[in-house]
Amino acid sequence: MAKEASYKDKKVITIGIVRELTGLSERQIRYYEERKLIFPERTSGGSRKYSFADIELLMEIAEKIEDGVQTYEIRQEMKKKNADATKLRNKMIQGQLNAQFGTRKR
Amino acid sequence: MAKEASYKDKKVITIGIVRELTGLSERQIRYYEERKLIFPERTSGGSRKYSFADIELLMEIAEKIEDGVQTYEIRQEMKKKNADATKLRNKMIQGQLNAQFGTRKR
DNA sequence: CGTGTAAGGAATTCTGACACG
DNA sequence: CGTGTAAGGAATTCTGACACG
Repeated sequence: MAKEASYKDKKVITIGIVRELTGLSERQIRYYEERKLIFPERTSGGSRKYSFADIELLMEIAEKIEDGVQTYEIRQEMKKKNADATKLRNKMIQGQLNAQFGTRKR
Repeated sequence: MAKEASYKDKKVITIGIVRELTGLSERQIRYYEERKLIFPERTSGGSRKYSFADIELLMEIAEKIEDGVQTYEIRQEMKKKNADATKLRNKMIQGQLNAQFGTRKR
């Protein structure tokens, strides 16, 4: 859906560097993955690879957890955000189509 | 001199990933460093860390070497390019100063 | 629930050197 | 000159589990 997958979204950062960049422990980083909040890729050898976007997301997650939000709730928020974004995207595509071909009732 | 050191210039990629991304061998990547063509940072443990900019530079280097250019020559080219960029930058700053305070002879 | 930790193993990376040419 | 490789060691990462609360 996205196009070039620029620097920000390329999964190229190992967990040790992520630890340094976020200040989180590896345990925390892995746990958030277990709770489906973050989705690193893997090298052929099995090591996790993260993107800069992942790092930013991790910091947001950590902040919420400090505020007492549970991982389950954070997951719900993320689901909702994705659903809304999809809806908006579809609405815009529909708008484009209507503009080009005219609005049609049924 | 640069400002935010955005994603592209942040040294966060380990050599294994660089190998995958560039298709070069680790031997080659380390050798180009030995020849002062590339300057990775290091983790506390001593592992090399590269940026996306480094990766692009590595691919340019590899191309030149395939064309028969020697590392020494590549190094000279890079030096020249840096010198030219610095000159241009200084010229522009000088222009700014002149525009604000007027041109002064001595 | 979220995180620390010790455990054992596997994958990763490092350096210095020999080889070829 | 540029690169491959075997060598030995050190740093990194992985998983599953026990602990606390």
